[in-house]
Amino acid sequence: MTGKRAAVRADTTAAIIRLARRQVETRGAANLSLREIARDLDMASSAIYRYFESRDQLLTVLIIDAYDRLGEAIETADTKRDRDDLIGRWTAIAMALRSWALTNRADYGLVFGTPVPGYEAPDDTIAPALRYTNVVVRLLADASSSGCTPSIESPRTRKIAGEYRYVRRAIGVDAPDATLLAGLSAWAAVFGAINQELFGHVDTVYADPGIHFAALVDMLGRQVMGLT
Amino acid sequence: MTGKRAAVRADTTAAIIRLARRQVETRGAANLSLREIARDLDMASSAIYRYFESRDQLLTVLIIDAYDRLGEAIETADTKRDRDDLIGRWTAIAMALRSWALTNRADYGLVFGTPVPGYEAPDDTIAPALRYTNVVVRLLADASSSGCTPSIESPRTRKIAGEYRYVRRAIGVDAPDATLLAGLSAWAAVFGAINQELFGHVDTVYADPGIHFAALVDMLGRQVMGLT
DNA sequence: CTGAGGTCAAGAGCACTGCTCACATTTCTT
DNA sequence: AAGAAATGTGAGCAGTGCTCTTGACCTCAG
Repeated sequence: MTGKRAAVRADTTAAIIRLARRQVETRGAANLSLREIARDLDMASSAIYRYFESRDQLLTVLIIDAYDRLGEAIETADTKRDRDDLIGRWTAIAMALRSWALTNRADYGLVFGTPVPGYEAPDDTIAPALRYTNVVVRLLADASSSGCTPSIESPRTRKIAGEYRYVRRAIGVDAPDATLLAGLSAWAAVFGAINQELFGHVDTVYADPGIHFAALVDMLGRQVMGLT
Repeated sequence: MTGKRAAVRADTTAAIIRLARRQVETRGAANLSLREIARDLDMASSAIYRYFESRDQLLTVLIIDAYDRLGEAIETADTKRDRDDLIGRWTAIAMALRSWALTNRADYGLVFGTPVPGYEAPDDTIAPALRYTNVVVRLLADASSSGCTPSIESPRTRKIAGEYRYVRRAIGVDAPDATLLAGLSAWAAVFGAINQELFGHVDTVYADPGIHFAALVDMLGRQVMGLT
Protein backbone atom coordinates (compact mmCIF):
# COMPACT_ATOMS: atom_id res chain seq x y z
CA MET A 1 0.00 0.00 0.00
CA THR A 2 2.63 2.50 1.01
CA GLY A 3 5.24 1.97 -1.64
CA LYS A 4 7.96 4.24 -2.82
CA ARG A 5 5.44 6.06 -4.92
CA ALA A 6 3.24 7.09 -2.03
CA ALA A 7 6.22 8.31 -0.02
CA VAL A 8 7.50 10.52 -2.81
CA ARG A 9 4.04 11.84 -3.38
CA ALA A 10 3.66 12.82 0.26
CA ASP A 11 6.99 14.58 0.16
CA THR A 12 6.16 16.55 -2.94
CA THR A 13 2.77 17.53 -1.60
CA ALA A 14 4.35 18.76 1.61
CA ALA A 15 6.99 20.68 -0.32
CA ILE A 16 4.35 22.41 -2.43
CA ILE A 17 2.41 23.41 0.66
CA ARG A 18 5.54 24.66 2.33
CA LEU A 19 6.50 26.85 -0.60
CA ALA A 20 2.93 28.04 -1.03
CA ARG A 21 2.76 29.08 2.60
CA ARG A 22 6.00 30.98 2.24
CA GLN A 23 4.73 32.80 -0.81
CA VAL A 24 1.53 33.78 0.95
CA GLU A 25 3.59 35.08 3.84
CA THR A 26 5.84 37.24 1.76
CA ARG A 27 3.58 38.38 -1.05
CA GLY A 28 0.03 37.71 0.00
CA ALA A 29 -2.51 35.15 -1.13
CA ALA A 30 -3.33 37.15 -4.24
CA ASN A 31 0.19 36.66 -5.55
CA LEU A 32 0.49 32.94 -4.99
CA SER A 33 2.06 31.52 -8.14
CA LEU A 34 1.89 27.84 -8.98
CA ARG A 35 4.46 28.29 -11.73
CA GLU A 36 6.97 29.70 -9.30
CA ILE A 37 6.42 26.80 -6.93
CA ALA A 38 7.05 24.46 -9.84
CA ARG A 39 10.24 26.30 -10.73
CA ASP A 40 11.48 26.13 -7.15
CA LEU A 41 10.78 22.41 -7.17
CA ASP A 42 12.44 21.93 -10.55
CA MET A 43 9.39 20.46 -12.10
CA ALA A 44 7.07 21.42 -14.93
CA SER A 45 4.27 23.77 -13.94
CA SER A 46 1.73 21.30 -15.22
CA ALA A 47 2.97 18.67 -12.78
CA ILE A 48 1.59 20.67 -9.87
CA TYR A 49 -1.87 19.73 -11.08
CA ARG A 50 -1.16 16.11 -10.22
CA TYR A 51 -1.16 17.23 -6.59
CA PHE A 52 -3.70 20.05 -6.46
CA GLU A 53 -6.50 20.44 -8.92
CA SER A 54 -6.33 24.21 -8.97
CA ARG A 55 -4.83 27.27 -7.34
CA ASP A 56 -8.01 27.73 -5.37
CA GLN A 57 -7.83 24.24 -4.03
CA LEU A 58 -4.26 24.79 -2.87
CA LEU A 59 -5.40 27.88 -1.04
CA THR A 60 -8.25 25.92 0.49
CA VAL A 61 -5.79 23.36 1.78
CA LEU A 62 -3.74 26.16 3.29
CA ILE A 63 -6.86 27.53 4.96
CA ILE A 64 -7.85 24.16 6.39
CA ASP A 65 -4.32 23.71 7.65
CA ALA A 66 -4.39 27.12 9.26
CA TYR A 67 -7.71 26.46 10.98
CA ASP A 68 -6.35 23.21 12.24
CA ARG A 69 -3.19 24.65 13.69
CA LEU A 70 -5.12 27.51 15.23
CA GLY A 71 -7.56 25.06 16.74
CA GLU A 72 -4.76 23.04 18.21
CA ALA A 73 -3.06 26.10 19.67
CA ILE A 74 -6.28 27.26 21.31
CA GLU A 75 -7.14 23.79 22.57
CA THR A 76 -3.82 23.20 24.24
CA ALA A 77 -3.89 26.65 25.80
CA ASP A 78 -7.28 25.80 27.25
CA THR A 79 -6.61 22.29 28.47
CA LYS A 80 -3.37 23.24 30.20
CA ARG A 81 -5.46 24.98 32.84
CA ASP A 82 -7.76 23.42 35.41
CA ARG A 83 -11.27 23.23 34.12
CA ASP A 84 -12.42 25.22 37.14
CA ASP A 85 -9.99 28.03 36.51
CA LEU A 86 -12.33 29.99 34.27
CA ILE A 87 -10.42 33.24 34.27
CA GLY A 88 -7.17 31.40 33.70
CA ARG A 89 -8.65 29.54 30.76
CA TRP A 90 -10.09 32.71 29.27
CA THR A 91 -6.81 34.52 29.55
CA ALA A 92 -4.86 31.60 28.14
CA ILE A 93 -7.22 31.27 25.19
CA ALA A 94 -7.15 34.95 24.32
CA MET A 95 -3.38 35.19 24.69
CA ALA A 96 -2.88 32.06 22.61
CA LEU A 97 -5.07 33.51 19.90
CA ARG A 98 -3.08 36.71 19.77
CA SER A 99 0.30 35.07 19.77
CA TRP A 100 -0.76 32.57 17.15
CA ALA A 101 -1.97 35.46 15.02
CA LEU A 102 1.28 37.35 15.46
CA THR A 103 3.50 34.41 14.60
CA ASN A 104 1.26 33.25 11.76
CA ARG A 105 0.19 36.49 10.18
CA ALA A 106 -0.37 34.99 6.76
CA ASP A 107 -2.53 32.20 8.14
CA TYR A 108 -4.51 34.66 10.20
CA GLY A 109 -5.05 36.84 7.17
CA LEU A 110 -6.09 33.84 5.11
CA VAL A 111 -8.65 32.79 7.66
CA PHE A 112 -9.96 36.04 9.12
CA GLY A 113 -9.21 38.52 6.38
CA THR A 114 -11.23 39.72 3.43
CA PRO A 115 -13.14 36.86 1.87
CA VAL A 116 -13.09 36.55 -1.90
CA PRO A 117 -16.55 37.38 -3.26
CA GLY A 118 -18.10 34.30 -4.73
CA TYR A 119 -15.72 31.94 -3.01
CA GLU A 120 -17.76 29.30 -1.26
CA ALA A 121 -15.79 27.51 1.44
CA PRO A 122 -15.92 23.78 0.73
CA ASP A 123 -17.39 21.43 3.28
CA ASP A 124 -14.06 20.12 4.52
CA THR A 125 -13.27 23.55 5.95
CA ILE A 126 -16.24 23.47 8.31
CA ALA A 127 -14.97 21.05 10.91
CA PRO A 128 -11.49 22.62 11.26
CA ALA A 129 -13.11 26.04 11.38
CA LEU A 130 -15.18 25.01 14.37
CA ARG A 131 -12.25 23.78 16.43
CA TYR A 132 -11.21 27.08 17.96
CA THR A 133 -14.81 28.18 18.24
CA ASN A 134 -15.76 25.13 20.24
CA VAL A 135 -13.13 25.87 22.85
CA VAL A 136 -14.56 29.25 23.71
CA VAL A 137 -18.10 27.98 23.53
CA ARG A 138 -17.25 25.27 26.02
CA LEU A 139 -15.71 27.88 28.29
CA LEU A 140 -18.87 29.92 28.12
CA ALA A 141 -20.93 26.86 28.94
CA ASP A 142 -18.70 26.04 31.91
CA ALA A 143 -18.90 29.60 33.14
CA SER A 144 -22.64 29.57 32.93
CA SER A 145 -23.13 26.19 34.55
CA SER A 146 -20.83 27.05 37.44
CA GLY A 147 -23.06 29.95 38.29
CA CYS A 148 -21.09 32.92 37.03
CA THR A 149 -23.18 35.98 36.48
CA PRO A 150 -21.55 38.65 34.37
CA SER A 151 -21.26 42.18 35.66
CA ILE A 152 -23.25 43.60 32.79
CA GLU A 153 -26.90 43.70 31.95
CA SER A 154 -28.52 42.73 28.72
CA PRO A 155 -31.22 45.02 27.37
CA ARG A 156 -34.62 43.40 27.77
CA THR A 157 -36.82 43.60 24.74
CA ARG A 158 -38.85 40.96 22.97
CA LYS A 159 -36.57 41.10 19.96
CA ILE A 160 -33.42 40.63 21.95
CA ALA A 161 -34.88 37.84 24.05
CA GLY A 162 -35.92 36.07 20.86
CA GLU A 163 -32.54 36.52 19.27
CA TYR A 164 -30.70 35.05 22.24
CA ARG A 165 -33.10 32.17 22.33
CA TYR A 166 -31.90 31.41 18.84
CA VAL A 167 -28.25 31.85 19.80
CA ARG A 168 -28.65 29.47 22.73
CA ARG A 169 -29.82 26.74 20.39
CA ALA A 170 -27.27 27.56 17.70
CA ILE A 171 -24.23 27.25 19.90
CA GLY A 172 -25.74 24.81 22.36
CA VAL A 173 -25.08 26.81 25.49
CA ASP A 174 -27.93 27.20 27.94
CA ALA A 175 -26.81 30.50 29.44
CA PRO A 176 -28.81 33.60 30.31
CA ASP A 177 -28.93 36.55 27.93
CA ALA A 178 -26.40 38.58 29.90
CA THR A 179 -23.84 35.80 29.77
CA LEU A 180 -24.26 35.33 26.05
CA LEU A 181 -24.02 39.04 25.41
CA ALA A 182 -20.98 39.48 27.62
CA GLY A 183 -19.25 36.43 26.23
CA LEU A 184 -19.86 37.17 22.57
CA SER A 185 -18.95 40.79 23.12
CA ALA A 186 -15.70 39.85 24.82
CA TRP A 187 -14.85 37.44 22.03
CA ALA A 188 -15.57 40.12 19.45
CA ALA A 189 -13.39 42.59 21.33
CA VAL A 190 -10.48 40.17 21.39
CA PHE A 191 -10.75 39.60 17.65
CA GLY A 192 -11.26 43.26 16.99
CA ALA A 193 -8.16 44.19 18.94
CA ILE A 194 -6.06 41.58 17.17
CA ASN A 195 -7.37 42.68 13.81
CA GLN A 196 -6.57 46.29 14.48
CA GLU A 197 -3.09 45.45 15.67
CA LEU A 198 -2.24 43.02 12.91
CA PHE A 199 -3.74 44.93 10.04
CA GLY A 200 -2.08 48.17 11.04
CA HIS A 201 -4.97 50.35 12.15
CA VAL A 202 -3.54 51.35 15.49
CA ASP A 203 0.17 51.58 14.74
CA THR A 204 0.52 55.01 16.25
CA VAL A 205 -1.77 54.46 19.22
CA TYR A 206 0.16 52.02 21.38
CA ALA A 207 3.74 51.80 22.53
CA ASP A 208 3.32 48.07 23.10
CA PRO A 209 -0.02 46.71 21.92
CA GLY A 210 0.56 43.60 23.98
CA ILE A 211 0.25 45.49 27.25
CA HIS A 212 -3.06 46.99 26.28
CA PHE A 213 -4.24 43.62 25.03
CA ALA A 214 -3.43 41.98 28.35
CA ALA A 215 -5.35 44.66 30.23
CA LEU A 216 -8.27 44.25 27.87
CA VAL A 217 -8.36 40.49 28.28
CA ASP A 218 -8.13 40.79 32.03
CA MET A 219 -10.97 43.28 32.15
CA LEU A 220 -13.16 41.22 29.85
CA GLY A 221 -12.51 38.03 31.75
CA ARG A 222 -13.61 39.54 35.03
CA GLN A 223 -16.63 40.99 33.32
CA VAL A 224 -17.84 37.78 31.77
CA MET A 225 -17.16 35.65 34.81
CA GLY A 226 -18.59 38.25 37.13
CA LEU A 227 -15.67 38.17 39.51
CA THR A 228 -15.02 41.82 40.06
CA MET B 1 -8.25 76.34 -17.46
CA THR B 2 -11.17 73.94 -17.58
CA GLY B 3 -11.53 73.26 -21.25
CA LYS B 4 -13.07 70.34 -23.01
CA ARG B 5 -9.95 68.31 -22.29
CA ALA B 6 -10.17 68.57 -18.51
CA ALA B 7 -13.86 67.75 -18.49
CA VAL B 8 -13.38 64.62 -20.54
CA ARG B 9 -10.48 63.62 -18.38
CA ALA B 10 -12.55 63.95 -15.23
CA ASP B 11 -15.30 61.88 -16.79
CA THR B 12 -12.97 59.12 -17.89
CA THR B 13 -11.26 59.03 -14.52
CA ALA B 14 -14.61 58.73 -12.80
CA ALA B 15 -15.72 56.01 -15.17
CA ILE B 16 -12.58 54.00 -14.51
CA ILE B 17 -13.06 54.28 -10.78
CA ARG B 18 -16.71 53.32 -11.09
CA LEU B 19 -15.92 50.20 -13.09
CA ALA B 20 -13.02 49.33 -10.81
CA ARG B 21 -15.21 49.57 -7.76
CA ARG B 22 -17.77 47.32 -9.37
CA GLN B 23 -15.13 44.75 -10.21
CA VAL B 24 -13.82 44.76 -6.65
CA GLU B 25 -17.36 44.26 -5.40
CA THR B 26 -18.10 41.29 -7.58
CA ARG B 27 -14.75 39.56 -7.84
CA GLY B 28 -12.53 40.93 -5.12
CA ALA B 29 -9.56 43.24 -5.22
CA ALA B 30 -7.26 40.44 -6.30
CA ASN B 31 -9.13 40.07 -9.57
CA LEU B 32 -9.27 43.71 -10.56
CA SER B 33 -8.41 43.83 -14.25
CA LEU B 34 -7.30 47.04 -15.95
CA ARG B 35 -7.66 45.43 -19.34
CA GLU B 36 -11.29 44.62 -18.71
CA ILE B 37 -11.95 48.19 -17.62
CA ALA B 38 -10.36 49.37 -20.83
CA ARG B 39 -12.52 46.99 -22.86
CA ASP B 40 -15.67 48.20 -21.13
CA LEU B 41 -14.66 51.75 -21.91
CA ASP B 42 -13.80 50.93 -25.53
CA MET B 43 -10.28 52.14 -25.26
CA ALA B 44 -6.86 50.56 -25.54
CA SER B 45 -5.63 48.96 -22.34
CA SER B 46 -2.53 51.13 -22.46
CA ALA B 47 -4.65 54.26 -22.31
CA ILE B 48 -5.61 53.49 -18.74
CA TYR B 49 -2.06 54.33 -17.79
CA ARG B 50 -2.67 57.95 -18.79
CA TYR B 51 -5.04 58.10 -15.81
CA PHE B 52 -3.51 55.77 -13.24
CA GLU B 53 0.12 54.89 -13.14
CA SER B 54 -0.47 51.31 -12.06
CA ARG B 55 -3.01 48.83 -10.84
CA ASP B 56 -1.78 49.39 -7.31
CA GLN B 57 -2.31 53.10 -7.59
CA LEU B 58 -5.86 52.58 -8.77
CA LEU B 59 -6.47 50.42 -5.73
CA THR B 60 -4.95 53.07 -3.53
CA VAL B 61 -7.34 55.63 -4.95
CA LEU B 62 -10.22 53.28 -4.21
CA ILE B 63 -8.96 52.92 -0.65
CA ILE B 64 -8.65 56.65 -0.13
CA ASP B 65 -12.11 57.10 -1.53
CA ALA B 66 -13.48 54.43 0.78
CA TYR B 67 -11.85 56.00 3.84
CA ASP B 68 -13.30 59.31 2.85
CA ARG B 69 -16.82 58.07 2.42
CA LEU B 70 -16.62 56.13 5.65
CA GLY B 71 -15.33 59.21 7.44
CA GLU B 72 -18.18 61.26 6.10
CA ALA B 73 -20.78 58.67 7.12
CA ILE B 74 -19.42 58.51 10.65
CA GLU B 75 -19.09 62.26 10.94
CA THR B 76 -22.65 62.98 9.90
CA ALA B 77 -23.97 60.27 12.21
CA ASP B 78 -22.10 61.94 15.05
CA THR B 79 -22.96 65.53 14.36
CA LYS B 80 -26.66 64.85 13.92
CA ARG B 81 -26.87 64.33 17.68
CA ASP B 82 -26.47 66.87 20.42
CA ARG B 83 -22.89 67.04 21.56
CA ASP B 84 -24.07 66.31 25.11
CA ASP B 85 -25.94 63.18 24.10
CA LEU B 86 -22.98 60.90 24.56
CA ILE B 87 -24.85 57.62 24.46
CA GLY B 88 -26.82 58.78 21.46
CA ARG B 89 -23.64 59.73 19.66
CA TRP B 90 -21.97 56.45 20.50
CA THR B 91 -24.93 54.45 19.27
CA ALA B 92 -25.23 56.51 16.11
CA ILE B 93 -21.54 56.11 15.33
CA ALA B 94 -21.50 52.37 15.86
CA MET B 95 -24.69 51.83 13.90
CA ALA B 96 -23.44 54.01 11.07
CA LEU B 97 -20.22 52.02 10.95
CA ARG B 98 -22.08 48.75 10.67
CA SER B 99 -24.54 49.90 8.08
CA TRP B 100 -21.80 51.50 6.02
CA ALA B 101 -19.89 48.24 6.18
CA LEU B 102 -22.93 46.23 5.13
CA THR B 103 -23.78 48.44 2.19
CA ASN B 104 -20.16 48.85 1.13
CA ARG B 105 -18.73 45.42 1.73
CA ALA B 106 -16.03 45.77 -0.88
CA ASP B 107 -14.86 49.09 0.52
CA TYR B 108 -14.86 47.71 4.02
CA GLY B 109 -12.84 44.72 2.90
CA LEU B 110 -10.41 46.95 1.05
CA VAL B 111 -9.83 49.09 4.11
CA PHE B 112 -10.10 46.69 7.03
CA GLY B 113 -9.29 43.38 5.43
CA THR B 114 -6.06 41.50 4.94
CA PRO B 115 -3.29 43.89 4.04
CA VAL B 116 -0.97 42.93 1.21
CA PRO B 117 2.45 42.09 2.64
CA GLY B 118 4.96 44.66 1.50
CA TYR B 119 2.33 47.18 0.52
CA GLU B 120 3.15 50.44 2.16
CA ALA B 121 0.19 52.79 2.33
CA PRO B 122 1.17 56.07 0.66
CA ASP B 123 1.04 59.29 2.62
CA ASP B 124 -2.17 60.54 1.04
CA THR B 125 -4.07 57.72 2.70
CA ILE B 126 -3.20 58.91 6.19
CA ALA B 127 -5.51 61.88 6.48
CA PRO B 128 -8.62 60.13 5.11
CA ALA B 129 -7.84 57.15 7.31
CA LEU B 130 -7.93 59.35 10.39
CA ARG B 131 -11.31 60.85 9.66
CA TYR B 132 -13.49 58.14 11.19
CA THR B 133 -10.99 57.62 13.98
CA ASN B 134 -11.10 61.24 15.00
CA VAL B 135 -14.84 61.10 15.51
CA VAL B 136 -14.67 58.38 18.10
CA VAL B 137 -11.61 59.92 19.73
CA ARG B 138 -13.50 63.17 20.10
CA LEU B 139 -16.41 61.31 21.64
CA LEU B 140 -14.07 59.71 24.13
CA ALA B 141 -12.61 63.09 24.98
CA ASP B 142 -16.07 64.56 25.47
CA ALA B 143 -17.09 61.65 27.65
CA SER B 144 -14.03 62.06 29.79
CA SER B 145 -14.26 65.83 30.13
CA SER B 146 -17.91 65.68 31.07
CA GLY B 147 -17.07 63.50 34.01
CA CYS B 148 -18.14 60.06 32.85
CA THR B 149 -16.54 57.27 34.77
CA PRO B 150 -16.83 53.89 33.12
CA SER B 151 -18.28 50.99 35.05
CA ILE B 152 -15.11 48.94 34.66
CA GLU B 153 -11.78 48.99 36.34
CA SER B 154 -8.40 49.03 34.69
CA PRO B 155 -5.74 46.76 36.11
CA ARG B 156 -3.15 48.81 37.98
CA THR B 157 0.41 47.88 37.21
CA ARG B 158 3.40 50.04 36.33
CA LYS B 159 3.44 48.65 32.82
CA ILE B 160 -0.20 49.35 32.14
CA ALA B 161 -0.02 52.83 33.63
CA GLY B 162 2.96 53.56 31.41
CA GLU B 163 1.25 52.22 28.33
CA TYR B 164 -1.83 54.35 28.85
CA ARG B 165 0.33 57.38 29.45
CA TYR B 166 1.62 56.77 25.95
CA VAL B 167 -1.87 56.26 24.55
CA ARG B 168 -3.08 59.50 26.13
CA ARG B 169 -0.41 61.42 24.25
CA ALA B 170 -0.84 59.47 21.03
CA ILE B 171 -4.54 60.13 20.63
CA GLY B 172 -4.58 63.42 22.53
CA VAL B 173 -7.24 62.49 25.03
CA ASP B 174 -6.57 63.25 28.66
CA ALA B 175 -8.74 60.52 30.14
CA PRO B 176 -8.10 58.12 33.02
CA ASP B 177 -6.89 54.60 32.35
CA ALA B 178 -10.30 53.03 32.87
CA THR B 179 -11.90 55.32 30.30
CA LEU B 180 -9.23 54.58 27.74
CA LEU B 181 -9.47 50.87 28.34
CA ALA B 182 -13.25 50.82 28.21
CA GLY B 183 -13.37 53.04 25.16
CA LEU B 184 -10.75 51.20 23.15
CA SER B 185 -12.22 47.89 24.14
CA ALA B 186 -15.69 48.95 23.09
CA TRP B 187 -14.36 50.18 19.78
CA ALA B 188 -12.54 46.91 19.24
CA ALA B 189 -15.69 44.96 20.07
CA VAL B 190 -17.70 46.91 17.52
CA PHE B 191 -15.13 46.25 14.82
CA GLY B 192 -14.77 42.65 15.85
CA ALA B 193 -18.49 42.06 15.66
CA ILE B 194 -18.73 43.69 12.25
CA ASN B 195 -15.77 41.71 10.99
CA GLN B 196 -17.25 38.45 12.18
CA GLU B 197 -20.59 39.22 10.63
CA LEU B 198 -19.27 40.49 7.32
CA PHE B 199 -16.58 37.92 6.81
CA GLY B 200 -18.85 35.03 7.58
CA HIS B 201 -17.53 33.69 10.85
CA VAL B 202 -20.83 33.67 12.71
CA ASP B 203 -23.27 32.78 9.97
CA THR B 204 -24.88 30.02 11.98
CA VAL B 205 -24.85 31.79 15.33
CA TYR B 206 -27.40 34.55 14.89
CA ALA B 207 -30.85 34.71 13.45
CA ASP B 208 -30.45 38.45 12.89
CA PRO B 209 -26.96 39.73 13.65
CA GLY B 210 -28.31 43.26 13.74
CA ILE B 211 -30.29 42.58 16.89
CA HIS B 212 -27.29 41.25 18.73
CA PHE B 213 -25.22 44.14 17.45
CA ALA B 214 -27.69 46.67 18.80
CA ALA B 215 -27.65 45.01 22.19
CA LEU B 216 -23.88 44.95 22.15
CA VAL B 217 -23.61 48.62 21.27
CA ASP B 218 -26.12 49.55 23.92
CA MET B 219 -24.28 47.58 26.58
CA LEU B 220 -20.91 49.02 25.58
CA GLY B 221 -22.21 52.55 25.52
CA ARG B 222 -23.55 52.33 29.04
CA GLN B 223 -20.32 50.77 30.13
CA VAL B 224 -18.04 53.43 28.70
CA MET B 225 -20.20 56.34 29.79
CA GLY B 226 -20.78 54.82 33.18
CA LEU B 227 -24.51 55.44 33.20
CA THR B 228 -26.36 52.69 35.06
C1' DC C 1 9.05 -12.44 -14.58
C1' DT C 2 6.49 -10.20 -17.42
C1' DG C 3 3.05 -7.32 -19.08
C1' DA C 4 -1.14 -4.50 -18.13
C1' DG C 5 -2.93 -0.43 -15.64
C1' DG C 6 -2.35 3.25 -13.04
C1' DT C 7 0.58 7.26 -11.90
C1' DC C 8 3.42 10.97 -12.88
C1' DA C 9 6.09 14.38 -15.43
C1' DA C 10 7.02 17.12 -19.55
C1' DG C 11 6.20 20.49 -22.95
C1' DA C 12 3.47 22.89 -26.10
C1' DG C 13 -0.27 25.88 -26.27
C1' DC C 14 -4.51 28.95 -25.08
C1' DA C 15 -6.31 32.85 -23.02
C1' DC C 16 -5.54 35.98 -19.81
C1' DT C 17 -2.83 39.60 -16.97
C1' DG C 18 0.21 44.29 -15.96
C1' DC C 19 3.04 47.21 -18.13
C1' DT C 20 6.15 49.76 -21.73
C1' DC C 21 7.18 52.14 -25.79
C1' DA C 22 7.18 54.25 -30.28
C1' DC C 23 3.91 56.43 -32.86
C1' DA C 24 -0.41 58.92 -34.39
C1' DT C 25 -4.00 62.03 -33.16
C1' DT C 26 -6.30 65.56 -30.80
C1' DT C 27 -6.62 69.61 -27.94
C1' DC C 28 -4.67 73.67 -25.56
C1' DT C 29 -1.57 77.57 -25.46
C1' DT C 30 1.05 81.11 -27.26
C1' DA D 1 -1.48 79.33 -37.40
C1' DA D 2 2.39 76.79 -35.06
C1' DG D 3 4.33 74.48 -31.44
C1' DA D 4 3.58 72.16 -27.15
C1' DA D 5 1.17 69.21 -24.30
C1' DA D 6 -2.06 65.76 -23.54
C1' DT D 7 -4.29 61.61 -25.05
C1' DG D 8 -5.15 57.35 -27.58
C1' DT D 9 -3.20 53.24 -30.35
C1' DG D 10 -1.28 48.78 -31.18
C1' DA D 11 2.46 45.83 -30.91
C1' DG D 12 5.17 43.44 -27.76
C1' DC D 13 7.41 41.49 -23.32
C1' DA D 14 7.07 38.76 -19.41
C1' DG D 15 4.26 36.74 -16.45
C1' DT D 16 -0.08 33.99 -14.96
C1' DG D 17 -3.68 29.59 -14.50
C1' DC D 18 -4.90 25.78 -16.78
C1' DT D 19 -5.46 21.91 -20.51
C1' DC D 20 -4.03 18.28 -23.37
C1' DT D 21 -1.13 14.96 -25.56
C1' DT D 22 2.76 12.18 -25.20
C1' DG D 23 5.97 9.34 -23.09
C1' DA D 24 8.26 7.38 -19.06
C1' DC D 25 7.96 5.16 -14.75
C1' DC D 26 6.22 2.31 -10.87
C1' DT D 27 3.21 -1.33 -8.89
C1' DC D 28 1.03 -5.34 -8.73
C1' DA D 29 -1.54 -9.40 -10.59
C1' DG D 30 -1.24 -13.47 -13.44
